[in-house]
Amino acid sequence: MRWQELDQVDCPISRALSLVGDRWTLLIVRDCLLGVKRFEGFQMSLGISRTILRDRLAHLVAAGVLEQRPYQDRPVRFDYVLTGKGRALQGVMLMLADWGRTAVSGQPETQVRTFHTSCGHVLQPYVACADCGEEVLGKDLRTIRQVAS
Amino acid sequence: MRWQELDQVDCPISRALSLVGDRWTLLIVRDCLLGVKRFEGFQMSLGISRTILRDRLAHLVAAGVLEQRPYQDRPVRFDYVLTGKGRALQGVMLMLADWGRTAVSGQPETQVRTFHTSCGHVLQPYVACADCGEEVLGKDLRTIRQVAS
DNA sequence: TAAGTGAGTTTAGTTTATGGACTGACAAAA
DNA sequence: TTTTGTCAGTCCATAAACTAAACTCACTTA
Repeated sequence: MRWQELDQVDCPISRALSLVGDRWTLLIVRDCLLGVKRFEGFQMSLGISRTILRDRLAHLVAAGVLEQRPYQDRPVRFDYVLTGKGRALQGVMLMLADWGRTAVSGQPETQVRTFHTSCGHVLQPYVACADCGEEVLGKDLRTIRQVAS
Repeated sequence: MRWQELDQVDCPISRALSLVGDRWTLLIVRDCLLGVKRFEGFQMSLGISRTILRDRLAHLVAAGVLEQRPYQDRPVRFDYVLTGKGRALQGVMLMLADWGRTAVSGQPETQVRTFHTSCGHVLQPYVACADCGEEVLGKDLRTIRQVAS
């Protein structure tokens, strides 16, 4: 299967990854969440090649994850900012960062910390269920594919 | 920057993505969470080319996300199963699936559903703070890089 | 003996990514 | 007014990654 066909697959993870599952896209989203807005900002932060950056930004805009906001004319220059759809990736990023902090070994401990300002602690995120409010554990999940009737 | 250098960057998201941020790896993890264990199983489920599958499985084993469990000798054949570190990706996958379900448009609604069996509802996951138990909202986060003293 | 299975490996061709130089429209400094 | 700088690209040649299909090897089952 080609990567581009992934959005056709009936699985929410496949569809998500068809938009943000390639090598640099989630790092661009991370930078956006931290306030980076401009082409040169992403390029310096990531060290990515300019061709790829152009391509990824265009894809994210086309997918509705980022939007372009002109900040000058002559020549037209854009800020790239997250849409609601883009900001909705925050939860994914928090869980991913948590995994990277605890599970990836062999490197000195990261100095990056995220604080939950409303309670004052360093954030330790977990996934909870909107219906019962309990932490979601693997043993309590059952995933099914409903067959069309 | 080369992709391989990403694990050197002092950022938990970079480190996480240096292990699971390429085009097929998270789909392999998804299949593992759903019970797929063998080479042919992944290959058929994903339609991935066999060369890449070999490479990705070897990387995941080397990174300690999967482990090999022999299920026969002559010839030796392995099941690939998630380690604790691999199972710890469940939260990332749940948030990613939720985003894929709600944010990726242009396709018919997915028929895949995950139930939270302990409360009986279709799972709607959110990220909560382990200290205060409240839902984590973007406006309540502050991320800093501590400077070495 | 013949066919099948599971997990790869090999090969050849295609696609993507990389780093560096280059462009174009301006702004600010000398 | 010439020079330097900035920002957001584009172009190009090389390098790396990916794909599909065929092939191998050690068995097992009919």
